[in-house]
Amino acid sequence: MTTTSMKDVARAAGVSVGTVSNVLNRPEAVAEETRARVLAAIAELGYVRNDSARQLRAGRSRTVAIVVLDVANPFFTDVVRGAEPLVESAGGVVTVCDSGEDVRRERRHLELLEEQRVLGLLITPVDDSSASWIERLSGHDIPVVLVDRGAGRHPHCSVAVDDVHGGRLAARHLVEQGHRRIAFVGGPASIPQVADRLAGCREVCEESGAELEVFATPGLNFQAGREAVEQMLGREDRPTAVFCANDLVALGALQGLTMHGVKVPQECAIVGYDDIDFAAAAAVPLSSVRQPRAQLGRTAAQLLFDEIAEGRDHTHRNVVFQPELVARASTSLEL
Amino acid sequence: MTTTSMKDVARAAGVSVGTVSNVLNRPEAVAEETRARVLAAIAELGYVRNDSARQLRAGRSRTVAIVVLDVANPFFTDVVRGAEPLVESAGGVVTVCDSGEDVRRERRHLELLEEQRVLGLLITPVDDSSASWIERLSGHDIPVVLVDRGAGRHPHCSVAVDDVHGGRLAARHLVEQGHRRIAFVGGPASIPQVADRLAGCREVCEESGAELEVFATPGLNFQAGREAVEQMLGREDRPTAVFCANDLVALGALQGLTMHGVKVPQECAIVGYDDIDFAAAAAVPLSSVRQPRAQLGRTAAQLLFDEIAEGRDHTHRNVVFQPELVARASTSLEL
DNA sequence: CCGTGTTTTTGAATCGTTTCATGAATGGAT
DNA sequence: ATCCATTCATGAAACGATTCAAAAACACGG
Repeated sequence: MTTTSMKDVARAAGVSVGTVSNVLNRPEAVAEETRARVLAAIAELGYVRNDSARQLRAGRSRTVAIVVLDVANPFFTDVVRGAEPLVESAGGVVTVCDSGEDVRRERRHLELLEEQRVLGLLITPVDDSSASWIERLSGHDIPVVLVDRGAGRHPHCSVAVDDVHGGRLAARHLVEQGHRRIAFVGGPASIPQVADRLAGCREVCEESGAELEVFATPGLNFQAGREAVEQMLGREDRPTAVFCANDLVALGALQGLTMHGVKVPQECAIVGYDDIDFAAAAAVPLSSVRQPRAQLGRTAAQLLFDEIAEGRDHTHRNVVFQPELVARASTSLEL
Repeated sequence: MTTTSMKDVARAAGVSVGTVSNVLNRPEAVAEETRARVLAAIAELGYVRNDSARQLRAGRSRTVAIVVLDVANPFFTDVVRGAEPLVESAGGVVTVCDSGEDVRRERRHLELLEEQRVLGLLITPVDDSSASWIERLSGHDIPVVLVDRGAGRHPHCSVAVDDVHGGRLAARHLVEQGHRRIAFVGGPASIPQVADRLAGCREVCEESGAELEVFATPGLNFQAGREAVEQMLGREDRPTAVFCANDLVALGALQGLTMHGVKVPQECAIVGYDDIDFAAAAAVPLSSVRQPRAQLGRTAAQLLFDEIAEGRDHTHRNVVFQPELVARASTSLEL
């Protein structure tokens, strides 16, 4: 069964292929009666447009790609959900690619996406080593918007949250609760978000004279959090509070601590980052630094379409949101 | 800057387009020296293959689509992760589509995927109303494998877990713990997985004379679980145990109960379904019915490629896995 | 230097759309 | 009847890669 093409439809309806194309793309330009005949033929033959041919002719696809660090992290799924409506209402399609915090995977995705001539790219880069690849895409007329990451000196639009400030908020909160020995859990340090959050935290600790100890993890997931806190168990001078680079790590830490009988927050407080839905829902509700996840996605998509619309004379915009601390039971008995 | 094509590369390297194509696709068939010259030209011009053109010629894309009910549900991300390695090692690419338990969204995805002439489709259908659409795809030579869902009388391969049995396991466990009033939380009932799990549960309850009350929810997420248990709070004859249609619902239920001071498992036990990583990690570790998530994905991909390889004379296979109960603290003080 | 066999390269045909300059048909208005 | 304006339909030329039969280049023994 060889797939049926426009030519077959045209023959069946007794018109030319041009007309079939018109029925599909500018129905108002085709006479009522002809249109009906063509539509009937389409239904009859079960004809389905061939998108490759369409794209080849158009020169671009209608796909907007989002490359994220971890699809299993609710933070990113929320960002994606924020971006989707706008893209779809513009007639586009969203495709999500998971780099898994791995530069090689990220690069493979970028290669493929370039071959596919995607309409645009929203990306949270793994680290700075991707910069040249990303620039290659935008050099080839594929607009790129950096997500959850300031553009810095890079020539792109970006939406980001002030992570240094977020780090400050978390640390300040802990200090205000009287903590003098604080642990930072997260990594790898090559991830800019991790570095920034730590920087903000360190700043506050130094100002206030609190002690800061860093537990580097190989990734930002549940497992990592649990393993990290196990390292600090049983120590005499164990930190009295933990600031985790994201909520998955924090939930892991929470789990690790409770499993070993350490009471949260009485014996050890925890602050997370992202304020994913699970955070409020943990059995010890988690204090966390909230980012406007959906809005991040929405704005990113908006910037992308602006750039597409403005074309040549577009000037890049860098939007920065401010994070906000949400205090819950994991840092204070009163909550 | 108009994109550079093979023709440009050919001109720059002083060869024909056929040769350029060969360098890319069968390098061994091109003389050493020529190949070097062509590769140099490619690098020089920053040439990137046009995938649309490739696909048009090939007649199919290299994309395997996975349509899931909810990308934010770790169950599905694990299934996807299970399928990815196999697909990628076969030179394919995975694209994930989220139907969000919504038939209309699902249908839109199917239309698009058919236009894209995807290599194959792995899908967890929202409900039975999609059957005819799915059959249309496979009628158009796009192999389809049903995931987490028996094929029944439908002409497809499938990988599934025996959900009725899973329901039985959960209910039996609760009954063995001495519970006589059990609540089932989940919905909508049109989702086959929900219906099956309930059926198994009901069966055991009837056998053992336990009372069963059903709390239907509009979806299978966190929110739904929390809201559902709130309905049953404050009742005199409140059920002493809850079986939730999946772990997200169960975590919501757990949250709802603890928030209202109901002790789990002392005052109310909970069993979930899927055994996602968060389940073990909840502050009251959740008993759950485990499904081999990654293996589900892996097997589905395997079946898909088998079908592609075998072509015409392929007979559909339906693989059914058995679920397994993992008992944790949410159903027993001893754990 | 020829014939034979092998390795390379060529270039035209093809995939299925969209686009657009032309042409045909229709309907008034004069 | 004639002319003009509209409204519709046509068909050939792209788009950029792959394929494959045929041509060209080369190697080598006699």
